[in-house]
Amino acid sequence: MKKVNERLSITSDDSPKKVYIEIVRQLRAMIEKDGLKAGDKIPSERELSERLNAGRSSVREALRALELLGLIETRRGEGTYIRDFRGNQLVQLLGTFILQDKKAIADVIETKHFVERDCLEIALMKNGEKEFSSLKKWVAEHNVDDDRFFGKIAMLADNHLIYRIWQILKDYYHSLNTHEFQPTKEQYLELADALAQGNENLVEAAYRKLRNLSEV
Amino acid sequence: MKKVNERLSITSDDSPKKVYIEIVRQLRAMIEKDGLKAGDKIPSERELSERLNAGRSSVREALRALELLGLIETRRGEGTYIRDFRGNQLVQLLGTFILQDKKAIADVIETKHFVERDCLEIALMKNGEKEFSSLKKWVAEHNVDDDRFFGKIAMLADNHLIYRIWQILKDYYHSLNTHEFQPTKEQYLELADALAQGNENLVEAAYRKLRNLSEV
DNA sequence: ATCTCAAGGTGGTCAGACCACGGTTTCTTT
DNA sequence: AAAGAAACCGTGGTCTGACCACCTTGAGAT
Repeated sequence: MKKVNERLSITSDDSPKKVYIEIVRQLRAMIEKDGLKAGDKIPSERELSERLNAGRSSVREALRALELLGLIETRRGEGTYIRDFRGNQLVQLLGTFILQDKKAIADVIETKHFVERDCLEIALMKNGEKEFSSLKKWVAEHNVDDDRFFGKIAMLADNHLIYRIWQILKDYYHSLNTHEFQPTKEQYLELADALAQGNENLVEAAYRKLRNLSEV
Repeated sequence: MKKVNERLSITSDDSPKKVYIEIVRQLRAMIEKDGLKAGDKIPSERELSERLNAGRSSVREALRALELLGLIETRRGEGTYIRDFRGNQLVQLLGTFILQDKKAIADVIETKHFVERDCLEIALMKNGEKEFSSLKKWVAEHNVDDDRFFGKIAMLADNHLIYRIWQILKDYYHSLNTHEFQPTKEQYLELADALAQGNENLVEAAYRKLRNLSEV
């Protein structure tokens, strides 16, 4: 005789969330609380079902979703484990799945451009001639590509969040096959130089040039 | 008497994929083949279960996963629909999982500001006096708050991806208890007016004022 | 000490049963 | 005839119980 009330589905403060969504939250809380790390095992489906007072199917819906996202890994006969999620395959899945129409592609490109410009601006704001001189030197001495260069810029911007966003956008972008020409080393240098000079307009211009943008 | 063989689970040419994964693929193929677009309805769970020769629970596992990814949307009593948010929710989830270090607050605020500014700029770029006059009118006639106003701006920017990103940042922001003063209606009006005038510098200034930003 | 194999735990899947909700149809009531 | 109310049906939401396949473990046989 279980209490039929006070199940997860009823917890609604206001929003009648689906059980599996609530389970995802609980799972997240549980992971945080217990300090579970990549590779650690999480409770079995049946145990979760009991502890969270939900049906096993609902637990599975949550777990399967997290699995498709690449956040956990399940091995039959063994159990479910937290995964070292970084980057990974969901991007690819999304790419093949949804990024098919041109509007979406355009959105990705546009957003990426703006975020990159933001990173440049933030980096400019938070750094001085010294750091950018190092950057120039680094560009001159290494093989730079887009990823590496803007990776460094994002670092200089010292904003973890926007860095993550940029990475995701970058991954999206790479999953499109619309790779255009790579900027030349000279263009990177010019951009780094503009940063070193601390001139925002120069930076903007150099970035546009590097991205072959014409519009304002 | 159904044939127990040749179910989806047995189709393994080489890899013993899970049924729900196979269903995701089938679904993707189905969408592509039938040329389904955002907003279109996909077959019911029961029908899919039959057509794909799989249990309804497996179908649901696949659908729930896609839902968490933001690729589809389900409405009880109605059906399941293809969604046009690309990018999206995955970012949210990743963020929720990754952004657990508390000191990221400043990053959230900073990033939100920049993204909002981007939205303003994109909106400015893609719209004319007409649209912004409507916006002004709307602001004047309704109770505006931050969410609603920038929601509209993001819409005008016509970029679902950056809109999603903004929503996420907004949610983060709200989850911090650092709620500062709300802008006044006049400030929103001023911003809308600057947009209507098509003057980027004015827009920037109005936004800074609204956000009480001093720098730069 | 080593090997064998049965037992138990775990994920994988399915079928069936309800419920809640939205839309449609049909039947009242006015 | 028009407007409102009730029944009906399809849909997602959830739970339960039943198997299956696989892995780990440990008791017993060697």
